[in-house]
Amino acid sequence: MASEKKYNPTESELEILQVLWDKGEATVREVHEVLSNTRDTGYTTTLKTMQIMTVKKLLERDTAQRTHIYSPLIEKEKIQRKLLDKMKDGLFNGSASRLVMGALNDQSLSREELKELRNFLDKFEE
Amino acid sequence: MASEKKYNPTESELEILQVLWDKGEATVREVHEVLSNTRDTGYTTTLKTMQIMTVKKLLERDTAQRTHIYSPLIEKEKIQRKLLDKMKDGLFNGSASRLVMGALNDQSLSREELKELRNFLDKFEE
DNA sequence: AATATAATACGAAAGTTTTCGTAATGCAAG
DNA sequence: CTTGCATTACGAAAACTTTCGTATTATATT
Repeated sequence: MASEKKYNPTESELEILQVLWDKGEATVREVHEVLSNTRDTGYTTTLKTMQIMTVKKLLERDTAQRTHIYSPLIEKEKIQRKLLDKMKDGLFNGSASRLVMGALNDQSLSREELKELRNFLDKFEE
Repeated sequence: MASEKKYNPTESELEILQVLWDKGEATVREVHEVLSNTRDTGYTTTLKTMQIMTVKKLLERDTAQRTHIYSPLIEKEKIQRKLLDKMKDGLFNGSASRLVMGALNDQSLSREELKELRNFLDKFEE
């Protein structure tokens, strides 16, 4: 039990990860381009954060070219799980079903989605 | 559109809120008692944080007695919604059904819970 | 009333995250 | 080759969060 990593990405790190999960890989400029739609920070800020993330092993980068290419080292699913777990324990009294129902309640699902979900649920009963 | 509040409780603030949501109201000592099961910080730390939260309008307090009594000013449901929303947008590509299915996947539900959930789902179809 | 006890108030230090200015470096035109 | 441009490197400031030492105040006990 040695290498269990404990890295909780911070808020801005998560934003960067989201772009990279989406694109698979990207340059700082590309990431920054996307981010600047919703936030208002300079290019070097994004750069610095991504460099720090590389040190933290959240990202890796290919420095073969002058313009470095970054990609995520941590899986989206892992973060999903971790955050869902935290929500379950902290906000839904540790009950998974309450978490799911909470999500159902808060988010409004289309008829389509409901059907999809129902099918999905069927797989759980065997 | 003036008074839309933007308060994201921090990590430790959330821990305190959880105790207060649970108890309804409590003194600093009571909150600190609970917190000290899982963390290892001094009484005055909890006190200070709760005082700050009061300024931020996350809590209110009754100072009638020497020992102040705190209660949450923000609803658990609101935070649930906000965090679920954030997860949906950031981690599930904005799809509510994927969020729900993700939760179903990650958390393991008992047969009981599944039945409960199915009933719950039925209410959404009319 | 004096003392001990328990609570709040205050302010600042320590820790973490976010931000960016400036310098250095490589590349591509001209 | 030299000038201009885009990129990375570096370091530190700014902003925010967490922590706690110490002072002050109120209450209860003797």
